[in-house]
Amino acid sequence: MSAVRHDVFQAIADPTRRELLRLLSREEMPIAKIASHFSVSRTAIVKHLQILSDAKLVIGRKEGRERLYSLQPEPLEEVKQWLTYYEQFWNNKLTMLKYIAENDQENS
Amino acid sequence: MSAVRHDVFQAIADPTRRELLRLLSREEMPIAKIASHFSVSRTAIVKHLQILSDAKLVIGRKEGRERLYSLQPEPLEEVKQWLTYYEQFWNNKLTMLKYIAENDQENS
DNA sequence: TTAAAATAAAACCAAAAGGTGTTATATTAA
DNA sequence: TTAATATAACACCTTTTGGTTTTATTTTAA
Repeated sequence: MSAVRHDVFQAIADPTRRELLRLLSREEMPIAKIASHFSVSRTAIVKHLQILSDAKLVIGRKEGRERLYSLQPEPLEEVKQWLTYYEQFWNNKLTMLKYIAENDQENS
Repeated sequence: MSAVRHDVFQAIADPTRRELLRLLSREEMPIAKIASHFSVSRTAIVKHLQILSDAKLVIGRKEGRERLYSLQPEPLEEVKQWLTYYEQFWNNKLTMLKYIAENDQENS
């Protein structure tokens, strides 16, 4: 399940994984505590954590017999950047840009 | 493949589908022309278009014997909104907000 | 030093994803 | 009115995904 180099878009595609990110954004947590928030098995949660970890969205550190996971939000910037291209299409920003461009031409 | 109500996060998870969105953002196109930009089969492209259509990210209209697809970017706003929650965690914006909040308290 | 706690590792499974090729069906240009 | 074009509809296949249960292994508290 995890020799595939998971990317951030795929990582956030699953609703359970998005919930995991939310949960871990609030505090660092051991696996048992994390799993207690979900209805699926602990093993399933571990697999989701591995996928998120592959995508560098969470990081786990071992402390005693526990493994504590926490959020690493940086890779989400890739998604944000990807979105910026499309922002011009909603809210008529494209129209605005065209307007500006046209006015520039008229003034030169 | 498409009685599953695809959501936008899942729709944008696949790189081919992200390429499709880019392509259709530039101009409305019939399936044949769309497929000519990709190495996978035309049938595969049609399936991707159906998934994107399920997520309301593209819309197809029939004109004669062609079906023309174009981008509908609005559902991407859901992704953008989802991201706003996490923006506070990179660039230390959380720290900034805390700072502001603390200062407000001191001044009251 | 041993039982309990916490995780890790393994084996397995059904369904979905992503792909293929083939066969209709509708539309248009000769 | 028929051949070519464009898509739609099927049937099929392999790999990945998301899940399960069972069996180690490691760590700690008694």
